[in-house]
Amino acid sequence: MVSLARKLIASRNPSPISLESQEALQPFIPFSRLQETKLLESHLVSLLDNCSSLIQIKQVHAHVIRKGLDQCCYVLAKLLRMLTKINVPMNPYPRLVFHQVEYGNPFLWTALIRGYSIQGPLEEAVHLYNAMRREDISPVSFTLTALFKGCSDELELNLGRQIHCHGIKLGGFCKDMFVHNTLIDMYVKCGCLDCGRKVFDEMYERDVISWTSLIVAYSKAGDMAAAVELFERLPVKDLVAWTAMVSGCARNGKPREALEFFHRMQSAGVETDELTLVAVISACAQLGAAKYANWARDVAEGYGFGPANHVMVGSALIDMYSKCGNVEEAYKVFEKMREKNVFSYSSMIVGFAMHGCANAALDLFEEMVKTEVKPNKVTFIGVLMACTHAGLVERGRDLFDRMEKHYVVEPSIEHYACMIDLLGRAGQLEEALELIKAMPMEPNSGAWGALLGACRIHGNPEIAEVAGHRLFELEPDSIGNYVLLGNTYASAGRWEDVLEVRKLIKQKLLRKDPSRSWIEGKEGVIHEFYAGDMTHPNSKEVKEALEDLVGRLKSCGYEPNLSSVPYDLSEEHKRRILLTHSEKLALAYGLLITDTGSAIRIMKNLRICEDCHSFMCGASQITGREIIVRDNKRFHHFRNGVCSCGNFW
DNA sequence: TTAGGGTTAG
Repeated sequence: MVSLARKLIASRNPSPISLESQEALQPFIPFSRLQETKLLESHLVSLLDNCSSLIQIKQVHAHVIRKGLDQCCYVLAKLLRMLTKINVPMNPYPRLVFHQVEYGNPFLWTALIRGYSIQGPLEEAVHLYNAMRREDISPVSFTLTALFKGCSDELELNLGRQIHCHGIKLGGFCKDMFVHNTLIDMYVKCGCLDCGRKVFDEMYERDVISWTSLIVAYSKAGDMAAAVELFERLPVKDLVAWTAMVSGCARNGKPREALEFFHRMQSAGVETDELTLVAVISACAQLGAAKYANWARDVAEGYGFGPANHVMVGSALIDMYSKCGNVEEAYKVFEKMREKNVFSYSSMIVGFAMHGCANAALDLFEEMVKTEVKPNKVTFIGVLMACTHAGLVERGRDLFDRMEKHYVVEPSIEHYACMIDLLGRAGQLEEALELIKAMPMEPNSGAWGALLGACRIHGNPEIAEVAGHRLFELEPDSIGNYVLLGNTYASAGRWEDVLEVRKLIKQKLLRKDPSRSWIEGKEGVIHEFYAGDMTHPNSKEVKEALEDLVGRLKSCGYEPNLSSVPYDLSEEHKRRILLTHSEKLALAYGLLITDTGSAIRIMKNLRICEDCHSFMCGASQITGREIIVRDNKRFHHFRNGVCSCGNFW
């Protein structure tokens, strides 16, 4: 038997049967039987609700047929929704269920439309929607939300807009909040924030979901001012809205503001959940200070969200401890976690890589691939970074080759940048240049920047010129590239070219980010030092401590590395400049204020120079102290005269 | 029966 529904879909011409005639065809059911049927329907729906596999659903379906309810849209729509939920393809089984019904109601149609919207193809969902309208079956709000969701997943802005224009009036949804909230989300996800805002502004009535959708959209677009403005106007702020602000600030590099929102949230008596804590921990990770790290962990545990049972909090803690310089604590958290996902493994691998523990990172990767957890693109960035920091070129090459073949992770532009970094830092500059040329995508500033950085390390002004000029086109206002090229010329003694680069910087009115280092003092107070800066209240003691240290180092054979000063100056002048590098000042201060047994933790905004690097090595030996320096890329652990980076940085 | 907040890299 060819069902009516199938004929309707196939036909371009509307069927002559109207809704009234469908009603007329319903058999008469006595009242008590009706009650009995309703009870049975509810029972079947709750049975379906508890299904988690196709076999179970088919068993219930067989039961539905036995009970003579094979035409009951209420039950069958639920059945279709459950099939969608467990991701059963709409063709053939769910589709067959739909076609076997003679007179589908809007909920049954919508369940199928929703299935296609989620699974694709979206065209099929739209085709069904049109067929439904041709049959004069009015869409319900759920029909439109399903279609908008499909459009936002597929980024089909125009289609979404068409459905918006026709559908809203057609179904009388002008005041429907569900429909409008989904619509805001659709416009925002399709990249049209202004359209989302327009929908919001014109809404008949708004709830906290409408506001939060837009707040999140602004924060994801990097416009925190607009997000804050909306948030402050939001009349009743709930847990999700507050969390959106905490995570929005953290995402946009405003960790202090994130913590302020969290404190306000607590004062307002709003509950806290795992997602809020993840945002708080991520803010503390950016602050990089032990004081905040320990505070964040105490807060999480105080709310009952310890890492053992909460995989998201655990993963965020791993990342935080790594970024705060404490990779041992990060690993302790990792070990405590009962459930580990790709975030936990990747954060730990990246953490090891940042700290120069290449073998630990690679061993953990091997352990990970033996589990059910599949590595993703970030995992591979972590292992490639580990190889880079340890100079493991062949291992990196092998992983890069295998990532697509064995692990089905397509190498992205970032992975190519990692490989260029790996080859470049290991001194294989020609190979790195060849790889840039062979990339299947247009090389971006990350790729060229990695090459330029490597040229600076290995003193290759010829390749640096190629990379530098490409970077000047891609990022004309980024001062770092000019400085790197200038320094490469300087290390080769090409002072005229250095002047040319400086002229360019002047013409463009670019300002160099001053080199600065900071150290966490007692009770979490941050002390900051700039290169050549003697304004710290204890600068006299700092200077004395530094001179004392230099004297002791010199007697052990330390000689300043004058090529670390990219200026054409006298040797004596270069020596003096080197002695006031901010990390050396921070180290001297650290020796004064920290306990003898503890590690000295220094943070720095730029890459550590060769001279400071060997200075730290020597200082760690003669003072017997562990010195941990976080530069703009990674961590250096100096112990007994050796750095964890093995001089690859 | 549909809608809002999330962690890893750069």
